[in-house]
Amino acid sequence: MSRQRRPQTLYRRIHTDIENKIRSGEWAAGARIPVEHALMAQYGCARATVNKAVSALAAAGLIERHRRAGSFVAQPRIQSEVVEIPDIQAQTVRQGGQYGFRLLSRRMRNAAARRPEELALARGEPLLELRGLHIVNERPFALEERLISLAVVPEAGAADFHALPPGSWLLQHPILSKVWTDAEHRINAVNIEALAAGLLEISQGTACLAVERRTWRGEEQITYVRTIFRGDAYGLTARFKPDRG
Amino acid sequence: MSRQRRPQTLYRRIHTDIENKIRSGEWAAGARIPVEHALMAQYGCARATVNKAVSALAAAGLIERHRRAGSFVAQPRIQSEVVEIPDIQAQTVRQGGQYGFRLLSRRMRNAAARRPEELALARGEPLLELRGLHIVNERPFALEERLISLAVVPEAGAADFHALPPGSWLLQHPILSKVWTDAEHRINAVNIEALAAGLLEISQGTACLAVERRTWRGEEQITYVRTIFRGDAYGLTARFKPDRG
DNA sequence: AAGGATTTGTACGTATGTATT
DNA sequence: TAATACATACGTACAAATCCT
Repeated sequence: MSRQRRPQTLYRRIHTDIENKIRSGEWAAGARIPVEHALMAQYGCARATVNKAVSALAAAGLIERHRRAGSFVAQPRIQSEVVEIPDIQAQTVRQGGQYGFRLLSRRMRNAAARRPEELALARGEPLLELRGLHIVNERPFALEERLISLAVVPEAGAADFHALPPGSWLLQHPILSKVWTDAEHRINAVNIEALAAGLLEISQGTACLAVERRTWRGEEQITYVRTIFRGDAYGLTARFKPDRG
Repeated sequence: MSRQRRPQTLYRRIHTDIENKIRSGEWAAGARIPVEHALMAQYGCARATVNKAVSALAAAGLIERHRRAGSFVAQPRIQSEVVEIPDIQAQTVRQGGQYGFRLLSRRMRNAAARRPEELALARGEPLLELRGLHIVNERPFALEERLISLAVVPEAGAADFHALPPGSWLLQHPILSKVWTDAEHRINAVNIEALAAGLLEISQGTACLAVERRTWRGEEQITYVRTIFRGDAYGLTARFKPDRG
């Protein structure tokens, strides 16, 4: 054999060789990738090995494969990005900061018909409404409003949210951390109103990030959360590599 | 054989069976997944088939695999989300809207040492600075400031950005759409200042989403873009399913 | 500390099915 | 219809990592 050293596994080498050709632009979008038999010959390996490498690229969205037609470099799509929206408590503690949560209010009531986000959550059924303040290094950091459907998560009615913020409680709950099947985030900029400004100790009208999160289990909505981050102290960041599909 | 109809392929059936057990909570985080030989026996198939299904789950981050130790359900991580940050022009046209771009200014200059985002882009080397307005349905929609390193992308010096917004130009350029290897987004809320407010036709101080984007090719930074979206007209949305890893 | 057992990782070669041209 | 190229699956083999004795 001619190979003295194998820097990685064979299928991974094929994978990265092709990926590099695509990312460098040598193989442009729409270009045809050599057929599996050609790659077999080129690398002197079995077809299963080639197939594993190329199928992985297809699963990652870098190429498209069609029977009989062949494999082609996919069109790039810049739109899809990964944004980290961290758990505030975990993030703070990891960075050596002090974290606190102050429960501002907690009440049970029925969903109001005139507010669409509540109606979707529970058509007239009981809701748990929570409001609280995330505190980082003894300064207010974010304001959270949460609605939990008691029809779906009756256990929440008995939980003590003074010690643990509801987000962490939901995450740590052995069953509940897995009940959701779909989620949606909406990110907006808002001028903060007087009341919330007072709680966050910033001046009225300051631009803040509002992150809304909804979760579902199947067709049933479980929670609605709206978190308003102090605009001067928080931004979302994402680092990523080009994706295709 | 007992199977009359095969709803999908075998490895996909194994894949979804396991995924359902995890997502339903029947197999909690940390739980051990049956070893491959057990799954072989259970499904009456070869190890390669089991391996393909379980390896795909590992690649997707739902489970972790370790030689000799076994395969385990991964801890859920809520932090990682997918946010669509669409190309404004493509998005607008797809929805049947009218799109326009107005170039406000364009000049070449050297990077200023006192502005860190410029210095990282080109240490004293020439930059192309562009400012422009995205217009949707004849109303201003977003304000864009862009810096392009002419050392990395000399072709940009000759391009006509009156017809095509620079973002689309970069995307459509056959070579340039593939040169970047890394990118970063930063999303903040800002109170818009007077000058920009006038261009966007909103009142000064309105909360707007500011999306900063940096792209690199290896160690070299290629572009820095800051887009300020009219706060009342734009929000980011993401829909996703639980992820693990 | 050494060695055997277990479990996943990679790869081979073969076979057959399926979608598309 | 026939040929092509990918899709799935089988059974085998050996390697690598790790756990247990």
